[in-house]
Amino acid sequence: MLLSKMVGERSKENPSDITIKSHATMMRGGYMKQVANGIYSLLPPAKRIATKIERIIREEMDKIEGQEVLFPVVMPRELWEESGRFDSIGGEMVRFTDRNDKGMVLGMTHEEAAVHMARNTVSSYQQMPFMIYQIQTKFRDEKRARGGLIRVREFTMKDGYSFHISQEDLDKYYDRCFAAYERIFSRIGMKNFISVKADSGMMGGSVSHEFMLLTEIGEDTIAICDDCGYRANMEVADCILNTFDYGTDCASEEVFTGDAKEISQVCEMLSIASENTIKAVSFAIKDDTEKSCLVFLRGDLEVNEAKVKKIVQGEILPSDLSSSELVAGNIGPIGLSLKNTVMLFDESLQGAVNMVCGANKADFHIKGVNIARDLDVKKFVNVSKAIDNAICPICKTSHITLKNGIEIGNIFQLGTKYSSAMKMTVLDQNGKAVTPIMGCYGIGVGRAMASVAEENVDDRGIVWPMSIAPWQVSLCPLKVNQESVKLASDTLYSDLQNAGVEVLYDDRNASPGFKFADAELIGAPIRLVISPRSLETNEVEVAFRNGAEKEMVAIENILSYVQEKIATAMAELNK
RNA sequence: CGGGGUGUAGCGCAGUUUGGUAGCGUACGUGGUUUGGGACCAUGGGGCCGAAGGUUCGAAUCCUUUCACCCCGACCA
Repeated sequence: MLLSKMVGERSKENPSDITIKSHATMMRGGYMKQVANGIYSLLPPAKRIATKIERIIREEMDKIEGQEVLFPVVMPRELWEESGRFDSIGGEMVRFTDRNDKGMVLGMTHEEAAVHMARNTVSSYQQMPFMIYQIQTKFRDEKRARGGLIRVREFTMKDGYSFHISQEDLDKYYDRCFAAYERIFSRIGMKNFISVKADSGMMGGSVSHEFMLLTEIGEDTIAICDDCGYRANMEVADCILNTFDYGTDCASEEVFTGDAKEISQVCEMLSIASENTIKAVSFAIKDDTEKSCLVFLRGDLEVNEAKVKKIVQGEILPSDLSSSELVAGNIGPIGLSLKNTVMLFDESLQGAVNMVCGANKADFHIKGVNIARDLDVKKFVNVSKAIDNAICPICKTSHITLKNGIEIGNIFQLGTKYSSAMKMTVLDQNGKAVTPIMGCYGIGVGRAMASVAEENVDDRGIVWPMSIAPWQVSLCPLKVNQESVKLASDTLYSDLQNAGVEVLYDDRNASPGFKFADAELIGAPIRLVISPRSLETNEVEVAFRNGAEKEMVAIENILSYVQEKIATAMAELNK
């Protein structure tokens, strides 16, 4: 492509209102243009990168017998009513009516469409297992889009759905898909990614893994044990608390605490550690005005809402205590009996003594609480968030650390949630109708691109890996108004193109610094410079975007030299 | 949805306090001189100052309403 004709403007200055470096750099480099909050147009460089990522995904999906299909963006609401998700999904799903007043939705994921496609078209176990996938636009009306392509509302996603007769078969395929995902991320040049155990959230099912790029700007938190390899998303992460000396067990008594409501205030007033307190957190249960939920846990910990959701089997919301008999800031478990309230005691409280909790009346707390002595807890549950530097729940010897990550892909075992809700059956060996077990597998294409950018951004632009670079080569002739330079570079441009090398040809009559700056912003791995100086010795200067040492190569050898460099780089990524 | 911020040329910004015909840098067009790290001179085009109402002889500037975007939080595969 001729750079002089390329649509898009590169700028010297970063956009003022963008905080993520890779995002700002891509905006500055004319990779994309924002159309609305969380909605972007991709310009040629970004579109080329996306296409290459998609190609790699296709190759890996096809290798595990995936069959590419295409589901619609717009679906009738009935399909989503069948699965029950029309009601259970919130405002992220766009709903509208067509001109005949028929309810429609914009696809934000395609389990329903996948089952719709598969049921009645597959009827025998002999056709199973199979996996269908698509690469297509999704729309999710996020409450808060941010971070460029990291979290957007409209995005391209590869989503795949597999169907199996038995759990064993799904397990086997799930592992193959897991391996395919690792290859995809390696091949697009992502370095610092890991897989973690995850919560399956609205997708349903039990087993689920997320692939995470470890980075400071990540919105997710992951617990990692470097020793035994334990890795889990915060939503499901467990830990064993470090031992804590609660002090001497003593009789309980009420103490005046006045306006001290928050744990920190109570601790300060009574000169105790937050570990010596019992925190109470109240939740309302969505769509159930009768019931609510009250969680007690050690004061230094926080409630893990995902874990609570699983126990109460429903969505939870922060509750409004104003109309409740509970005294906000002074809630405690002692002597508390509430109708229609699920009381949960976190494992962190088990065996604790010398604790302080609310007295259920204004201005007072109770100190000297001994959990075993003063409370009759039937069962302790795990509803707290893992904390940094606690003991690993698996190896029980090392400590976990909490790190930030961007979720770049995830895979789920869905079980029969969708196939049974939507009444899909196939005949097994015995001629008996059985409900297939499903798996689903997603990768966000734009997010993968943004993640690689984040990992490879420097002050000059983005150092794209060879496999997804928008162009493999930047051709920068200097002093193009000199006939010899023009001739040599035009010839090299067509030679490279004829050999199938992707070249961005900077045919503009601009100063060297200007050209180099643009080339580095766009980030082709190889930069070729032809100038009167290099032509004196019939050579081309080769510079590498990754900082490797420059080389001078004779013009007659440059084509094979470039091809070999590309092949070597690709082989390295495909390893 | 709550809190904070910003809307003036493609991009980055000044001008708003104190109302008086719309500015700077950069990018873009033309001519010329340049050319190994974002060159220089000359000249030119481009903006209903986010939108709508209002006050005023006169509004980018004051008042009201509204919209959009950004950041933090809540939420989320």
